[in-house]
Amino acid sequence: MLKQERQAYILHQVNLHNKVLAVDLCQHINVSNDTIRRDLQELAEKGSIIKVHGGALSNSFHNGNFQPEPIYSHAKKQVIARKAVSLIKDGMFVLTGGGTTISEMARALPLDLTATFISGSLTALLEYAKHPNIDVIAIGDKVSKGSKMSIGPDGVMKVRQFKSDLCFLGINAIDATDGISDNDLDVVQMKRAMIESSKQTVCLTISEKINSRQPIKVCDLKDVDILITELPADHPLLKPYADAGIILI
Amino acid sequence: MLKQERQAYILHQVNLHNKVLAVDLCQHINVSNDTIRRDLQELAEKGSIIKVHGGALSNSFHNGNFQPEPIYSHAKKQVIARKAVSLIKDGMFVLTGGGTTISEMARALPLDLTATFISGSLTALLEYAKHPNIDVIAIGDKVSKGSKMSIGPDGVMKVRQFKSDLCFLGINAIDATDGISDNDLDVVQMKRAMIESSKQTVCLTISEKINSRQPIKVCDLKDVDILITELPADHPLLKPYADAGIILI
DNA sequence: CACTATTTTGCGGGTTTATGCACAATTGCG
DNA sequence: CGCAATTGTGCATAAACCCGCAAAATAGTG
Repeated sequence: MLKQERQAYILHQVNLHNKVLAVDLCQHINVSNDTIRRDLQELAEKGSIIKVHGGALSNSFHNGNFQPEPIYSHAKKQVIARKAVSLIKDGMFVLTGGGTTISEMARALPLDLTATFISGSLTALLEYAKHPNIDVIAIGDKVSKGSKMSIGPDGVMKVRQFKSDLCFLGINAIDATDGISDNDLDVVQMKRAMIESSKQTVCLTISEKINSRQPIKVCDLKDVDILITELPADHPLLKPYADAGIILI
Repeated sequence: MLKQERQAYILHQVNLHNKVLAVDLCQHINVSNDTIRRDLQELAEKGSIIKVHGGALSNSFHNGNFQPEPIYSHAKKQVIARKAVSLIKDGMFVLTGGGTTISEMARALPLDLTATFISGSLTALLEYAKHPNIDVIAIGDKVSKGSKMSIGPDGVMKVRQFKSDLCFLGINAIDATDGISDNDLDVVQMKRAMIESSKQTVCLTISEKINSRQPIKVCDLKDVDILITELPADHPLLKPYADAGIILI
């Protein structure tokens, strides 16, 4: 990995999360502590970031124009994202839906990961496209205004052409008896196609959506292999899903 | 292998992967390290790439990806965008490429316009999706890191399925004798398909790209119906293009 | 075709850069 | 205060860079 590339990534991370820990970075980028420290130093000298003990802070507060992207439950979604990326190995084909949780996962992908990501979500695709080493495949069709995703028969057909290793879906509602449900028919059809085209299905959701229902059913619990929330796997709220045979992370 | 050929290949690689390592290149092309380094140096002097220790980076990588720098020549592009939207009428099917100029056009669309926009550019699609009344169709395929567009045979095939009224292309180089040219083979193929699938082709560019050339030819001047720059239509710089039968706006 | 001029390429040096490691000094938190 | 984490410094090493030069390829010319 080139030095400039690395520093650009660091800058990106800092501006994204407002702060960054040196240890996190050197684990993520897979270089020595010293290198990271030197990078932070250089960036700080150029005024791009503000270096502090143990890491660095964004300077965008002082520069003027900054608006913290108000992602709902951002911290929780970062926890979920970190758990999710641990499932992805080099060389995998990964189908994903959209939503803020998926975007968060995209940002948390280790820089040296080499895999192929397939999605119809414009926002997710843009995040994937920023990653230096992964291949990105866009699913095309009519774009839904609300979800910013390609949805329709053409996209569904395209999804079916792939047989991916993993499928990550941000879900809106999960219930022990009714399974996964959602409120947009077109999105649901896309999700169903993705589930069918993958060896394993991973559902991501913040815990407040646990035990809730939406009008349209996506799939049964038995179709879900792994469920990731921000809670520890042994949390009592999740017990019914463990009993249903789902792996909790 | 010819020097020119080699440099075109390098440029392609850089734009495709956003970066390139000198070692990789000299192994792949089978020339000495020094030759590659000299090539990179020349390309860097021309401003086509950014040279760094160990290889080179795409300049779009630097400009567009991590640091959301202000759009280059933003004011000019807004002028161009205003002119461009005046061509679009209710009910039209419009094919567009990507780039900052196209995104600017997307933002300039009147709110009551009802039309259908088709594109492979993720950033352009996102802008279109914000509009309340237009239909948006995404072209899917492998996503190019540099241009953030879907490019490849699948996308080209999809484009050919449409017969649109207008095609808007942001262009990188136009010359009175050599026509339109660009530096990324895959993007060029996509642009060609779009031109063929449209009744009228509209090229958008800031005036500083007038009378410049890039390695790969997109099309002849005769394939262009309308050329939009920020200059008035009767500006002397544009005269050769008016003489070639192009409508200037 | 022979001959020259120019460009391009590869190679051998000495120099610079990038990175990791060791170790001591410093920081900051409980 | 004690202790672990973080930092600064010096050093080693491998890789990448610069420079000049000569061989090879290319182009031009009478």
